[in-house]
Amino acid sequence: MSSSSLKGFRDFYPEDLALRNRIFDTWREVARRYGFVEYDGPPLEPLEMYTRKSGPEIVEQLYAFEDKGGREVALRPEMTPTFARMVSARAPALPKPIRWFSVPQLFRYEQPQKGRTREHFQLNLDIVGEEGVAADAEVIAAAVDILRAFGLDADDVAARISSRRLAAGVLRAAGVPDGGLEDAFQALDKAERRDRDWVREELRRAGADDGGIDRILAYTEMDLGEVREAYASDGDVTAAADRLGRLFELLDQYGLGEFAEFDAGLVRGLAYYTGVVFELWDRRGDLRAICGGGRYDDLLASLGGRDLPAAGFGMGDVVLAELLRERGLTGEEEQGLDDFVVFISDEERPLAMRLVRALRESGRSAAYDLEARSVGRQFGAADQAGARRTLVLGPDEVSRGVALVREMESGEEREVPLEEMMELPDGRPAAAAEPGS
RNA sequence: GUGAGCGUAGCUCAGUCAGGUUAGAGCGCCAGGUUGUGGCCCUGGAGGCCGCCGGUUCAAAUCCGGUCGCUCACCCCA
Repeated sequence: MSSSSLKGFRDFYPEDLALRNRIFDTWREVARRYGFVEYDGPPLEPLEMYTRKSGPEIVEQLYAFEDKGGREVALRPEMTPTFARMVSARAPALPKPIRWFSVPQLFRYEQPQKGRTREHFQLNLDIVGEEGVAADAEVIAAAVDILRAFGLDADDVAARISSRRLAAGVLRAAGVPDGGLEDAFQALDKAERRDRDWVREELRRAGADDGGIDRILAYTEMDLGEVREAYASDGDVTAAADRLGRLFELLDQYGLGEFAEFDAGLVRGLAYYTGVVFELWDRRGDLRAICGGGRYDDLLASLGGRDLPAAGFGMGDVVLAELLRERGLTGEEEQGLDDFVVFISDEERPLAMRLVRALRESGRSAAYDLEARSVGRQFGAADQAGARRTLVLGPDEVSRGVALVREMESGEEREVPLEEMMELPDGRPAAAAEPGS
């Protein structure tokens, strides 16, 4: 009670860190399986890197300050600008497409609540240099396969998919000028949380006429086939719908078709998306999106980097961990010991320590009771430590050159020659090795 | 920034409405019962500025005011 972590920042106790590590391991493993390589950058960047493109409202949520050299700096709130810089610097020399991922810790100064903290870890996975729809499918498939790797299936989660190009075509057809597109996207993004009148008013402000507003709202309820029908004569919409249709075909071929759903209302709040956008959602419960991403073909250039097409996503650890906990998929983390060495009297202590050392040298996790308490206490300590085996050394055993090995779960016991266990990987008996050699 | 709920042991919580001996329980921790065998059981122990400050009162965990913190929701969400 004397102190706690800063608001919105987390202490990771061993059981928490075990889950976090499992999440990281799974992220990295699936990314590796997809052929992505990991990179990282500085957690502290020039403030200007975020203000230039993001606007002043983001600055309010930044951890920003002046460093001792008078530089305006900020803890990174997102990885994309760093990624843009790094990938642009090497892009000319890298084989395309570039498949990179990272697991940065990101920081945002905002009110913590369920699923939101002031720091979190986020898997960022991107493909750069490939504008085809296959790259869109590849990143979505990777995101879905990550959730599958945690034991979630299509009954648990869904990938909601849409296209900004498709939505832009519908908005233009409704009278929204290019200058009003971004406002209209924002209105659609908030449509689920706001009432109809608010959305209508925002769309009107963005430039849509009355009939157009009705058509936009109708569009958000349509499936892809209905969109095609309603906009059959519109070349832009049809082209975007074709590409989306192709994306769903590809996801089907990945074997992930049952995860994929078209959601016309989805546009994502971020301004920089240019094509496909998607989010992964828990089908039950009221969690926030687990993951969000899409195609951002103009972003790298607009951040001052190379003009390269790109698609990717971010997946945070906070909502994901909540989901895994809810579903009981946090797993039994391997925290226990392999071996606990019990010695009956002080006579056996030196040998016990040599045995512990030999076990450790061989790669097993091993411990003994530092306090040399009663045998009963030592077994208790073995139990608490989660030991799978207990190796007992007493006068009897030592005189016969064996240890009594007890399997803790079954209680089964057998004698094992000490030489067998004290043989080092190189074949040299540990018993012959001098301490410290 | 706005609103609501909640702050008592390491954890989960009773006790607060109706102020009154030394503030409790379960779990966990330590020790003993048990110096050749863990889990179960029994016994004992450690561990509390009852969030903090002030007020009312003979007396405050309890009532009042303020304040800080946490949680959830709104706002926002790269």
